[in-house]
Amino acid sequence: MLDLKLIRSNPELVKAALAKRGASISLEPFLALDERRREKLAEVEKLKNKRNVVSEEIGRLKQAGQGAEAMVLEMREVSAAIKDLDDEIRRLEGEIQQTLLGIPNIPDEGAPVGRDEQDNVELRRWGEPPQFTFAPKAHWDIGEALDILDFERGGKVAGARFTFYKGLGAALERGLINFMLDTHTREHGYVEVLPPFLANSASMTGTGQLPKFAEDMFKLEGTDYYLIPTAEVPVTNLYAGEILDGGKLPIYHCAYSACFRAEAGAAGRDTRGLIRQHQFNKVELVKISNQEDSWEELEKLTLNAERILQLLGLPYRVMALSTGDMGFSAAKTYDIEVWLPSYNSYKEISSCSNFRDFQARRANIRYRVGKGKPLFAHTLNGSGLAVGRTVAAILENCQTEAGTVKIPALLQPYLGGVTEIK
RNA sequence: GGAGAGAUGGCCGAGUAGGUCGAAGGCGGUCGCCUGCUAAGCGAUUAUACGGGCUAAAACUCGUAUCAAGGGUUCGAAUCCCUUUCUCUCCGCCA
Repeated sequence: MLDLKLIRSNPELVKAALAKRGASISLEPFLALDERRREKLAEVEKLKNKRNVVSEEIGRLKQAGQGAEAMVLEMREVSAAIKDLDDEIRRLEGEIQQTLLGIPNIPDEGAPVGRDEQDNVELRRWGEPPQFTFAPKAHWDIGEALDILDFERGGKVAGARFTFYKGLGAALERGLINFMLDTHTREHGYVEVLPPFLANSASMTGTGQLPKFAEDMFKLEGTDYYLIPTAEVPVTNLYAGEILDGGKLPIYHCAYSACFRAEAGAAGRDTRGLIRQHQFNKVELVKISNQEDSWEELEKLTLNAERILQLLGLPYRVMALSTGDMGFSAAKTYDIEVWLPSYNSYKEISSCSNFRDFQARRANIRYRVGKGKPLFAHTLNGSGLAVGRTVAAILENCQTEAGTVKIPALLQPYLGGVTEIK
């Protein structure tokens, strides 16, 4: 959520910033609402003041045993007027709030300006895509041939975009989760949390999934529960409504969760394999930072996610997302893309963003330094990493001509010493 | 799922036959004083949001709101009524 005062005092700046996203938003109706609200507010506050003063006087008179009938009658009318004005103001505020919640974050100056993913900027590469002396197979073929992934039965039991992992496939997924969590907690200083996989609408609003992206999520019928699309939601909202001790920032959390996405607009895309599932596993990194350090924290967080790929020996590149390709809540985003032979290209495996105070304002996450006023925190998060896509990358990049898969050395202890899936 | 109890400021905790309560007291925090060391003592201060005034911006100042949330009764509600949420205890059920 943007600062109402910023929009009010500097609408042109806001408009220009949002235009970079390709979002042309007319702020005039909004500003008119805001103007009207303030008028009504001044009006009603004057009346309330009168009511407070006179009511006090009535109390005094009654205790002195004197009548105050005329005043009571007058105040009865004042109260009626107040009620009408309050209703009007409530209505206006609701409208303003809804509009505000629907406006995306202002892109940071450092984010490359562009229309879509074509304009993303490559920052760096690590590792070399493997050169195969044979025709490499896609991970879905490898997985079925080794009997470690079962897409067919996933479809039977649940539906399209659901998969059974089996045997060493399941163990590989589980081992990766532990490997990632261990690396982030032991080497990068994150505190692990295991969050609820359902969250309510207030939390979904806090991180920006609602109100605009309801159709991307699964909602439990007859309840206020949504299946979380990412652990970002419960973990960031961990501190919703709180005033944190500025001295305790930054807070680093990593969290494993299953993630659930309706993939409403993705029909026909990535239909095969593990790349785009309704349910997938992810280890998420979340940071609550002060306002000064969040940019540095974003760089560090991205490196923490990259580290996993380096330890696994998987080639990747890092992209700075263009303003037109960034998510709704982000001020700046780096995508990490892993090499995927079946796509013959790099494929997103992590997305690391600084939201600045956009989420904190919605979720009311603040901190205080000394005796100072509470300040909105800056929130960040990134995948560290998407586990299913990591499995896909390992199967494809580490495959052999014989159809087996070599397990990266550092992962072997997590698979009971297994060196190869065959 | 059934029965009961509860939700007050950073924390603990008063306050319910409605009126001067943004809210006693304590703890903690901050500033000052005192004491030739740590301690203790004394005094003061210590919420947030929104809107107005002033300002380069603050400070400051005025107003309004906030005692879980929302609604109602009333001239006036932390105090009365209704709804919802959450917490605790007992029973049932269950991993």
